[in-house]
Amino acid sequence: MDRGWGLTLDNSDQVGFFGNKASFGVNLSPRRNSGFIMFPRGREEQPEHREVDFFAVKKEDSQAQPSAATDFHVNTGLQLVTANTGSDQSTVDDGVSYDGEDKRAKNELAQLQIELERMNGENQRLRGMLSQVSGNYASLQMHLVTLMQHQQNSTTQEQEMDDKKCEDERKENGGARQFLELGPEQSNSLSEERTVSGSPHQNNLEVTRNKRSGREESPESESWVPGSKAPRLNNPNPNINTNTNTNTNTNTNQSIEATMRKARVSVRARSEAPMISDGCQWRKYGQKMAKGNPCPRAYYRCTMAVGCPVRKQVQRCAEDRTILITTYEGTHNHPLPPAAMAMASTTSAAASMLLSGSMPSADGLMNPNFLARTILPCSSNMATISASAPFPTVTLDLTQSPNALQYQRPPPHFQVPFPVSAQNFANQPAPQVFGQALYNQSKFSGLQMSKDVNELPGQPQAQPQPQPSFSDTLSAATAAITADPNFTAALAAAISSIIANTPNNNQP
DNA sequence: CGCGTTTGACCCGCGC
DNA sequence: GCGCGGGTCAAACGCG
Ligand SMILES: [Zn+2]
Repeated sequence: MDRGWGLTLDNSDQVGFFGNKASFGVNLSPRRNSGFIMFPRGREEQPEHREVDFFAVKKEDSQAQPSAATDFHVNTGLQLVTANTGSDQSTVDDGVSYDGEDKRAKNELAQLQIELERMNGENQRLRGMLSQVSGNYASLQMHLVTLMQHQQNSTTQEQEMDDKKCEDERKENGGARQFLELGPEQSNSLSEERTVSGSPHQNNLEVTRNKRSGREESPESESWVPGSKAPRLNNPNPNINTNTNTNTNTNTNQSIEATMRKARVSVRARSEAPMISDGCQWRKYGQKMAKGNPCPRAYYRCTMAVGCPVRKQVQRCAEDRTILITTYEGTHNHPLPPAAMAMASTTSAAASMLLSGSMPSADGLMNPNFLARTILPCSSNMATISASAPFPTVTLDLTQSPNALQYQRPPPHFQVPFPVSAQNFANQPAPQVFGQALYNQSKFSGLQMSKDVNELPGQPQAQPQPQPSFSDTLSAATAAITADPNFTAALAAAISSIIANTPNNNQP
């Protein structure tokens, strides 16, 4: 019911995505955009549609999308749309007599239309792929960063954090993996990985896990992946296992999950709609008045699969009620429609990243600082990591002014050229929102993390603030990575599609 | 009648 | 131990 919600950016990013800066200019008029973005669903307006698509085609063609390009020429053959196009066309220009010319024109038109259709299909497919890829990319990137940090850590604090590191690593691996294959199968790979790299210490994770596991965590995680997760079900009581048995798949798995669940990713976006549509199905299970906020906070859980642990909180910003804050927690345990894919991968990627950073910090490491410093260079206000509070949180802020960094930065390989149509998207019925949502994305080109942790209160200061030169180097490298526009782009893309998604559009 | 939302009760962790 | 706040449960309710 609620998925149809107002704030939807569409995957238009895809187009932009493949395209380089250049391609961009083409599509720009905001309204148009929205139309074109939605080709899959919005068939109301044929003409616009056409136009838009054309653009899209062009773009893609010109751009580096090999497959698309190749395909492009083939077009004529398809006749799927014939009826549609034909009728449409005829209506449009019919009145005239049947001259040869006319006919010819008609034919051409039809052809074009067909082509167009094809392109649409292609586009869609590409879009799906894109979102996936971007998601993967993001996750990988995160993983990499994590690893680097990890390395740094090890250099800095060798023995102290051994266990933690191991855990981290494993965790990260798991996380990355998860993104790559959001499906149920992940469990397998995860466990494998774990076994391989497995180290005996996981205490920290377990502890955290245990903390909350009491009532919801364990049952939830058990039901997590109904089908393939069988092994896990073997343990009636996860807690016990966790504590005593270190190497069990179950264990690790759960710890990972737990950890992942702990991390949160919140997205701030302007929307008058009560909820942004992210491609998932949500069911409201609670609502509460938050203390500092006149607006209630709503709790949703993912209902796309039975045991899916993903939850989200939706709350309006107290100061600016046009800002909607959506906080995601957990990782989906089921395959997602392309539309939802981006969001899922992004959030989980962000979460994993966060965890990799904050986890150690939670354990007494300083990573947050590191991260903060690292990413700041390329910062605009896009993402903020906060390790404060009960759970680490990444905040993606889509509300800022659209001064996209993208402009400042030369587009290296492939940047996310979001059409920047600066309109505030607000209460517009579905379709248009897309274009506008994109505007938000533009600001996504920067990734900033700030640690707003004043400092963790009882933190054992194992780690010296000043980092060794080596680590500095590393951090620089990491910074580079993180700052890498590509990464940012990927993230941005992912996020955009996240918010984007169309309620009605899921295609295989 | 099934399904999703509402809403007060309840649980749990945390700080005093 | 108590109160508070965040989060969840689940019965009641409303809607298609
Ligand atoms: Zn889910």
